Amino acid sequence: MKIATWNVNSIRQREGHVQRWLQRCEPDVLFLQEIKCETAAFPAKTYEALGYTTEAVGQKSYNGVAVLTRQPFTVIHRALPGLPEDDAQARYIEIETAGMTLIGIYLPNGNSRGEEGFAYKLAWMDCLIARAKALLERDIPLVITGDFNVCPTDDDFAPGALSPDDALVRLESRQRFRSLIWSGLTDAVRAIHPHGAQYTFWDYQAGAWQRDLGLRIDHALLSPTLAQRLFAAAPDREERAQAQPSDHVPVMIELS
DNA sequence: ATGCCGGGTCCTACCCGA
Repeated sequence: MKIATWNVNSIRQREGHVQRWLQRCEPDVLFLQEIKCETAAFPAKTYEALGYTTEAVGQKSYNGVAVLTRQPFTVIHRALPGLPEDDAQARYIEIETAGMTLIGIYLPNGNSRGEEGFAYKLAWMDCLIARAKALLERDIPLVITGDFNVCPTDDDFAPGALSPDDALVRLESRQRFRSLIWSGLTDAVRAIHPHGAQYTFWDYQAGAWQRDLGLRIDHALLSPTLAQRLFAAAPDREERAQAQPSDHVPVMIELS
């Protein structure tokens, strides 16, 4: 079973990239972030032609998430439970398939709009922690994957790539990421590759890719029984070298 | 040293990302 996540930075700009990656890597499930289009504009037919069923949670201009799967699935939530009813940001999708709950997230960056923007990030993370705990208590196999916008440790960004007060590395962001881990979830990439750089993002600016000034901010977290089935997990760096790439690369995990 | 790139949209100067 292959489950992947990819922040594509506009699906309209990356429709063909995703199509080719599906054909090359053949994931069973792919979560997308930053589709940057309304739900009706998601190019579902392109991926249906490859045998995938899709569900998009879109929004004009910003954010937007989607999921593509080869097996039938049930949509459980199109927004993170616990957020205010009037929160219209498209950042969460939760499905059930093959006896598992799978969640795709685009977690707020937290660097915009000053402390108010950072507070929104933290409130969003608090809701995610509560949702994870509720699902873990039910003992259902669970995957939470996507763009977390958190570098969990200092091994997760190139020296000099971020300032110490960046929202991706601030204590409050990391404390909440650790809460997810302490609630019983396993960081899949670090389970397979405990040390060293496993970057998933390189800025378009200042030659960040050529200089390997990357960040590890796209993650997959697994409940205990799924962690026991984990045998591979890694970012796919090849995609960053393609023409007109996203600034993020796919991260894929494989379960026996 | 955040706005160097690259998306988006009120179509074009400005907002946003990490």
